[in-house]
Amino acid sequence: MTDIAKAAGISRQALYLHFPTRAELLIATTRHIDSVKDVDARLADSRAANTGRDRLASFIVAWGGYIPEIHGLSVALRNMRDGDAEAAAAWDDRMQAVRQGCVSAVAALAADKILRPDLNEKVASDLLWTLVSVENWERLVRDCGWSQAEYESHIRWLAEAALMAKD
Amino acid sequence: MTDIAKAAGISRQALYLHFPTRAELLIATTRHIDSVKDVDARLADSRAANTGRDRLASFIVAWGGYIPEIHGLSVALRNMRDGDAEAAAAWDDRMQAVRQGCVSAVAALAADKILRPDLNEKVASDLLWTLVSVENWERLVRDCGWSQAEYESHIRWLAEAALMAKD
DNA sequence: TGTCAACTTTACACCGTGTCAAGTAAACTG
DNA sequence: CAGTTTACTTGACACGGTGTAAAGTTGACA
Repeated sequence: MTDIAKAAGISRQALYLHFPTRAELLIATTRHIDSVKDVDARLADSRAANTGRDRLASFIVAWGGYIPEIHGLSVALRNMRDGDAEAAAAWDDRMQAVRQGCVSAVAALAADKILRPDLNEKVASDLLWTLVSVENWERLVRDCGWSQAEYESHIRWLAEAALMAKD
Repeated sequence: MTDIAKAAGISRQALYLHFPTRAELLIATTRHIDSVKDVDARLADSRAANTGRDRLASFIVAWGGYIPEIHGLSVALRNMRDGDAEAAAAWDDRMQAVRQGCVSAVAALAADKILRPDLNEKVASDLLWTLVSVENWERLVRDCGWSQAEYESHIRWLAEAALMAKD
C-alpha cells in the first residue's frame, strides 16, 4: 500500500480513503483492467464463431491473449486466497466467468458432434478450464520460456487433441 | 509458527531453536515427507517400465498419487515465493525433479518412436510437466470435485492424447 | 464568507516473524 | 558427587505491513 500510494503521488492514508482494504484495491483494479482492455468484447468475438472448432480456437486466443494483461494482479489476488475470503471470492468469480466460456465452447463442440465421445460435457469443460488456467500460462511462458504465440498455438492444439473426436 | 509450536507442545522459541526460519521449517518438512512417503521408490517404479507408454503411465500414477501428500505444503511454500528466495528455490528444486521425470518419460516415448512427430522433446516435456502440475491437480480435484482416481485416469489419458502419435 | 471535499501529517493498535537474554531442569561426565 | 552441557522455558522487544483515528491544511464551490 505504501508503494502504491507513493507511485500515485498521494499519502498512504489517502489511498485508504479510496480503497478501504488492500483486497478491495486489487478487486477494483481487476474491474478497471477489464473495462480498459475490454474483455467482454474479446470474448464476444469467440461467441460469434460459427463452428464448434472455430469457437474453441477463438475462445482460447481471446482468453489466452488476456492472461498477460492480468497476470500480475492474478498473482497478488491468489496469494491472498488464504486469509482474505473476499479476495478469494473475487478471484473465484472471475475464474467462474472463464469456466462459463469453457462450458460454452464445449457445448458448441457437442452441437457439432465433434466432442470426443468418451467425454461428457462436464469433464470436457473441466479439462479445458484447467488447460487454459493462468497457472499453466505462467508455467509455460514464464518457467519454460515459451513466447505468447507458442503458448496460444500449442494450447489450442492441445485442447483440440484433448477434446475433439479423431477425424 | 505459534500454532505449530502449540501443536508440538513446545514454546514458539523452542521451535526457532530447531528451525531458524519458517521457510526452513517448511523445507525440512518436505524432506521429511519425502523420506517417510518414499517418493524415490515410487518414481523408481516408473523408471523400470519397459515401454514408453508404460513408463509415461506409471510416472503419472506415481507422481499424481504423491501430490495429495504434499499438497498443503505446496500451497504454503508457493505462497512464500514472493518474499523468500530460499523457499522459492526449494520449491523450484522439487519441481525440477518432477520435470526430470517428464523429460525421461518423453525420451522413452521418443525411443519407442511413439512421440507425436510434430512435437520435439523439449516442447513435449514442457507440456507434460504442465499437465501434471500441482496446480492442475488442485483445480480438478479440489475445484472441480474429481476423485483421485478420476484425476489419475483422465490426466493419463490426456497426456497420451497430447504426446503420443495417433496409432 | 462559510462550508465541504480531498488530502495531509502524526500517531497508534494488531499481527506475524524473528532476535535476545536470563533462568530452569534433567542428563551426561569426570 | 559437582560441574557442565543440552534442551527447553519465560518474557521482552524490533520490524514490517495492514488498518484505524484524529486533527490540521488547502482549494473549490455556493
